[in-house]
Amino acid sequence: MTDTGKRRILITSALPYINGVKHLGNLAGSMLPADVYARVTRLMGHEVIYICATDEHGTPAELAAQAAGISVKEYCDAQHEIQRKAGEQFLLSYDFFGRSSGESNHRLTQEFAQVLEANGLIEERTSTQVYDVEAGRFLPDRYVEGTCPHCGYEKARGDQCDNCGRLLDPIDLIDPYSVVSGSHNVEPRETRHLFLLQSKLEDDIRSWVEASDHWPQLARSIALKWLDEGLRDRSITRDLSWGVPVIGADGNPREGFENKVFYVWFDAPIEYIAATQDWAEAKGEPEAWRAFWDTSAGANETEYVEFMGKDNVAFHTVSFPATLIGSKQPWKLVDKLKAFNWVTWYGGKFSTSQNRGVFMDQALDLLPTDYWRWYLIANAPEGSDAAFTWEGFQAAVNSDLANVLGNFVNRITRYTASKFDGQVPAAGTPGEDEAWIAEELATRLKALSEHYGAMEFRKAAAETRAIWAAGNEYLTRAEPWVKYKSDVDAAAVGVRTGLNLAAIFGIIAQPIIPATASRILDALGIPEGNRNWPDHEDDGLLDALPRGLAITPPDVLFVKIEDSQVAEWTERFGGEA
RNA sequence: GGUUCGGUAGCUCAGCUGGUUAGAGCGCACGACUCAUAAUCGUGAGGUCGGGAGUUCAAGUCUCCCCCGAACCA
Repeated sequence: MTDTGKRRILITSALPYINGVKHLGNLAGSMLPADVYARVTRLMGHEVIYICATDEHGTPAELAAQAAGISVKEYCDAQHEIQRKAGEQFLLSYDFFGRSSGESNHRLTQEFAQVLEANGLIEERTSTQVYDVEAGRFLPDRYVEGTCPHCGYEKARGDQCDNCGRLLDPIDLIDPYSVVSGSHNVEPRETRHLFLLQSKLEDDIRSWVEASDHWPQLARSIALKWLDEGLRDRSITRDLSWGVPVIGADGNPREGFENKVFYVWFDAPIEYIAATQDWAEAKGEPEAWRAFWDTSAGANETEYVEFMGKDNVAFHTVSFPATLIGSKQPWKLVDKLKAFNWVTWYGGKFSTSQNRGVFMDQALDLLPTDYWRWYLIANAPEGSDAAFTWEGFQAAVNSDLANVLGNFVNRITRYTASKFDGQVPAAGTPGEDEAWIAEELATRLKALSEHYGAMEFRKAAAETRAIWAAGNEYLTRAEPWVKYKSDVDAAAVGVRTGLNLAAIFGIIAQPIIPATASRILDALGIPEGNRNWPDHEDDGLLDALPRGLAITPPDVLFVKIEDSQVAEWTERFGGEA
């Protein structure tokens, strides 16, 4: 933190995998909260970049492309565009949305591998893997099926038997066949791979983990558990064609690795850096990324915050740091991380194949983005898995957004239009009621900022709502419509205060519901430059709007969700399973 | 199987290092008001804090056992 209190913050959210539009659970568990955090910290005046990208390598992408009858490149191009657009429509304020298949990530991944090898942390090892003669390719464990040697189950996967739950080695399967080609013409073959010697980094990683505060207990215990069990050396290459090629010191394909690429989990996190480089490049300041990643160039003053689902914690606390630490180069390591649980769907999981749950594109066909953003943040899966239910969604939208916020803005602006000529009234002197709301506001704004600072999103949403609700209570106390009959000036104070409250409500709504927030602030004629995060100690908050300023009542901000819609959507999206 | 996290009002959840009559939102009942999207404001009902044992002057809050749910195990 600098003297002015202005911080430099790097935010990343776990990279969504390339195969298709993400569902609301994915959104709620990393991209959306990261966006809210990025927005609020920007409003607070910090220097912030929010980086994300599609994770494009690996077998699933290859197979999906094959199924679609197009090249992997074409497949990824199309899917990336779809995801980019979905993010844009959800108003995810990425400073850059990159691609792990990009040139910068290839280069950087190869550089990391070479540096790690030079540091004695990579070695070649031979292992035996199942080869699909028909398809002419090696098969990842889970793409081999066969009869379980333990229980006789006939459709056991190569990594684990779904019937008896035992972990398997695909070589042990009886009568194995390829899931890719369906062929039984498979055989074990020897293949060489590069291994990252994480075991040698164990002490370094442990001391880094132990020194890291600002980690939630969950992240810490996962990382320590891995360390306690002993870090295993990990294969960082795969027998695939789609990915980052393995090269030798001369830049040519490494001998014996001509048909291999780096494992997706090795190159994907590196894309955080590569995407930041691409951001800098696009910005016309090619070195600007260093302030975020190079601790010898200012990144030691950067705060790095990662958002992810809980399944990704180990990779972000151990695997990726192993790459960075092992390089012995001055890379920035994560400072704070926020891990989320899952959003569940009527007791089960979201599932593409079973048509359970709502996906990002479908959601926006039903309702505007702010409705979803609000619900998903107010019910973020922070402490544990959170259930998505249509009824809960309807209640949150109708009550919090339509009734509490929307109606407040509506009632005060319309009253202003009908009784005060559509202008912020100038007359009258604040009294008891104004003192009450000022006090209320000071307390709650402080709490709100603290919740955001702690990345407590549910609490931030609840506090935001409480502030909106306090506005309604204020109007009940001040009752300008009653005072108007006997003392127009007294009514004017209430209306002026109410309009200023509406402005504050719009400002604090920006992180979560940016689209509606803009509509409110536009209606009140508040210029872009005056929409920054409010200071709870500022006693001028309730008289900030220029007196006489013309305002325009906005159209209804939120249309309520009808029971009939809930019934229809439940039917259509396979709810109450 | 191992590990971790949960099980608190009808529903969704807060409850920091143990300490006044266990809280919020939604829903429900009643009342008030009428500027407003039948919105808003107020009041109230409702919980032996999963079960059992223990530690303590005192336990949702600590310990042990059991039941249920979820996640992770590269």
